[in-house]
Amino acid sequence: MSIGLARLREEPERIRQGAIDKGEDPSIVDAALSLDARRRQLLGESDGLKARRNALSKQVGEAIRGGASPNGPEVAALREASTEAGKRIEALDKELGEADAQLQDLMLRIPNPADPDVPVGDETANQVVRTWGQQLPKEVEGAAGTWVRKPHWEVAEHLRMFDLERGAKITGSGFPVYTGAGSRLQRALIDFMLDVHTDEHGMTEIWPPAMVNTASARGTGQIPDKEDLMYVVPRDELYLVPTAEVPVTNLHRDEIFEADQLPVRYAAYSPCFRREAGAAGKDTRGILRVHQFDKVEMVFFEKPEASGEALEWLTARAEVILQRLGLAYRVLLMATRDMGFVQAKKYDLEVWSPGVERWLEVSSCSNFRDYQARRMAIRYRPEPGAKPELVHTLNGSGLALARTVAAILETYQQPDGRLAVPEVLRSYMRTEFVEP
RNA sequence: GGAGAGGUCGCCUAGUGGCCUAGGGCGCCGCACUGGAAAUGCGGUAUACCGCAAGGUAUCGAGGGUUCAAAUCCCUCCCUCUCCGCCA
Repeated sequence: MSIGLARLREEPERIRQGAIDKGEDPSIVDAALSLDARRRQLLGESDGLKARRNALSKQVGEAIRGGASPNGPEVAALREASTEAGKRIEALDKELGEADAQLQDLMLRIPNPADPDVPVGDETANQVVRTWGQQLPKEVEGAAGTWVRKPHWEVAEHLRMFDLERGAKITGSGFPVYTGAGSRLQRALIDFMLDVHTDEHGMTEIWPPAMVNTASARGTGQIPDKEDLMYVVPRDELYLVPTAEVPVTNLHRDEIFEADQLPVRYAAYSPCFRREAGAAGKDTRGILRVHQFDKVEMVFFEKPEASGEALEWLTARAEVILQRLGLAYRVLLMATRDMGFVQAKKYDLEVWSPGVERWLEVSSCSNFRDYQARRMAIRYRPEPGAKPELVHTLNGSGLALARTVAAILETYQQPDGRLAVPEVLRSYMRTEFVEP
């Protein structure tokens, strides 16, 4: 249940087109519609029989209380009728259960249709919405000749800020060990980001568990489809979180907000664990693609009419962090086939990293509208006493650390080998330069 | 991990097979009384699904079983509390 049966019935054309735009199979929509009709028919029959059985059982009780012999013919006839209804109910319910399961499976495979203002197409249709800052060159001509910026792993090695070899020894490749100033930089960034989001942006800070149970993993949609991306602890049936989105969004699973509680806006730090199955060989150098990294995530619960604007605000909050860090970046509006299955609209923030001369994705800000909320039954009452409606959920990184660190190292390295500390981090780092 | 006690409507609680269509209290909402309020009285106060509607079905931590009939009996699991053990 993600798109919702009501919406499926009301606007099948839009759902079908949404699937096509995202490169998914639209025939699932028709299969779901016919299965839904069948399900409703079965449900009607079953419910009618259950009403009859309930009435008959009640009559048994009344007859016995009225003086009929519990083993007499009158009671026996009622019993028999009830048993018979029970048998048909059992058969119908079995069929109904199968139809339900199939329908649910189909519903999970219908993507969330993108918002109307999202460009249709693959990644080549992504739009650069805006850019900020100066895109520094790798090579700089100076009085002392040409200075070439180093990639972040060389900067880090020189300044002993992280140790990938030992990380590989103690855990495996893709598990960086941050050392000395590198470790302090992690703390500084986490602290800085949380401080801005809480003190200035009014978000509530959350420090969530780093593992979640099966129900939570299912809630945000990590299972069944993305199970291979997560580390699993089978003995205890737990999953290491791939993002704080999972525990934080699940905070309000099966809950109903009062209208005046919304919006609820959280900022959460968590370590993030990703198997990145099948990605071996790509970005093997440095910390651009790792199995464990740190991230401050923003998670919003909004009234439906406010979610569009909330996405713009959310994205701007992530931009604030990049601007204060003095890192050049661009904002991309993701096209339908590059935005993911569950998002209605998504912006990616990419930071410029002059050492590797690449734009690095450090944030992904999405509006899920009611798609996620439906799966997790997160609702609110528009008016006191009114019928609950689904909230809209949004989330975005603010920011992911590893790549931000890479960009800082490559942007702030000095020709003399030192690293200038971005001004906003100096009080946290308690120094202006990191020296060898 | 071991032993014991528990999990019922927003909160507290009654309920050991059919009079449970889950009762009562608190809280909340509405109405009456009032100059206004308090107190009091009356009524209303879960969610999902099906149905044009009338209405029906399901849910008493979760799942399964027994029965014509389960909050109630049986089994498995989860969670909370107390004590013990272990432990940053």
